Amino acid sequence: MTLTGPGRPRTRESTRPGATAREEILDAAAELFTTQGYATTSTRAVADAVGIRQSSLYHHFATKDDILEELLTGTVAEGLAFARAASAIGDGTVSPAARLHAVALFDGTQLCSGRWNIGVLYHLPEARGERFRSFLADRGELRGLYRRLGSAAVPAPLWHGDARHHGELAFRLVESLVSLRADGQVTPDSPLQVADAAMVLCGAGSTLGTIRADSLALIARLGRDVPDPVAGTH
Amino acid sequence: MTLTGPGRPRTRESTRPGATAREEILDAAAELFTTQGYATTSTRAVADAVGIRQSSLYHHFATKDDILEELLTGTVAEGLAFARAASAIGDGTVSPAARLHAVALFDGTQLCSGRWNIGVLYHLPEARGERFRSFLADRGELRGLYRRLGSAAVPAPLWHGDARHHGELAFRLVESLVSLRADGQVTPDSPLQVADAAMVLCGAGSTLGTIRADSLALIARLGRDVPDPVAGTH
DNA sequence: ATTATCTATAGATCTATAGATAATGC
DNA sequence: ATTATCTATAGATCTATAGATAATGC
Repeated sequence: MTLTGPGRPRTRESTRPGATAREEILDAAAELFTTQGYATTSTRAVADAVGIRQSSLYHHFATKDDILEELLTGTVAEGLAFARAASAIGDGTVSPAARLHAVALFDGTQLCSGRWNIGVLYHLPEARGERFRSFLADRGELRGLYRRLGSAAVPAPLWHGDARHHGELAFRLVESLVSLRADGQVTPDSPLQVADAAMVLCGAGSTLGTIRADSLALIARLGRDVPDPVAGTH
Repeated sequence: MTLTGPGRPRTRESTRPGATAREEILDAAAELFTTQGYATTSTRAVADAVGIRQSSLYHHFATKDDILEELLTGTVAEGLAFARAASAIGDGTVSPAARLHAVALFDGTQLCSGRWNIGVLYHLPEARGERFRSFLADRGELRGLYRRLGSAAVPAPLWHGDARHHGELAFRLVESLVSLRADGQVTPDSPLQVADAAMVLCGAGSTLGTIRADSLALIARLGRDVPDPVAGTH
């Protein structure tokens, strides 16, 4: 009984997640690009990982770059949408510190919870090219929102320099979850610890309990969810 | 007048730094690997950037991997040597906080001052391979020293979790100078700001003035030098 | 004899396209 | 007719090696 062949629909019984071939390709590409690098991963390797022929990829994506672009866009879209919502919500009772904590916690959770450590993709030199400008613009906007929230949250700079640097470093601290994960150093607590650390960096360490409670409330109010903070952390 | 050719010594008048061809190759490779990626940069591109033929590279390096290995080793060697020295110095008057600050400042200065943003190399998936285990071991040791100094410097954890996490995050914060630089966000102040931020992260924000002075003294005592902190930062 | 370069090329890729084929859906 | 697959391949690389050549140094 021939199961595959020209024109025959492929038996979709691979263990790889994804309802469609396109999604399976993205999952395989995410695995290979993050573990072996983009240029090092051939289209053949991606196809093999899905169980189709190399040329069949081109039915779903016009070029190899298009696969990377879709993965890159996916990494930042949800985090950016959340940061916009958390920044825009018009309620004087939500402190800038709680907003920043929520953004960091949500973002960090995204970076740690995916099947693959997709954040490594934006450390790839290839990702900095003009080809991916829309991804770069999104990431730049997200960074700007961290800086803005940081400025608002910091009572007075804790060291020499502009208060915006605090937001910048909070952004970088969250992104360092990517390297932490790459080095096998991430635990379920890590996103919360990093969000807390970001607040300490902004001089709000003494009111962490309140900020954390407000942050979790804001996340819920915006219809998002993060895993239950481990018992004992609040 | 033929200036180059088989056997003729190349006129060394390139603008690229390096007293020897080998050093010129390393400089060109550093530029190309950091800006375009490792796999994306062909040995021909490196050779062209130096002004020699592609095959002539193989007189100086046995394989392309050997070039990357030498660059990787170079990025961590000095920082590790300093961290060992700063950790080992037997003097009860040097606080763990000052040691950590000095390590962060020295390391951060190295990451920011090279001609190329060489730190991006250890975000490359290629660099995580078994092939580069000696580099990975050095970087792991450096990370361990940060953790150890962090534990000793932190009076009590500032958020839930092991005090070693503070050192870990200090390490990550320093490494984030690499991304900061890649995004064009580094100024001459950045290494000092990041070292200060690392101390805030360790709960030592209130004694920053003392720590900074002790840190600079320790750096001088170990025979190293960092650029003069900008006036007004202490 | 040794060193640093060159020319030429083997052999192994890699991306993307052309065109055939079979199942599905109108 | 459309969709998703296949086979086959063009054309462009890329790494590393073989072997020639000329300058230098003993």
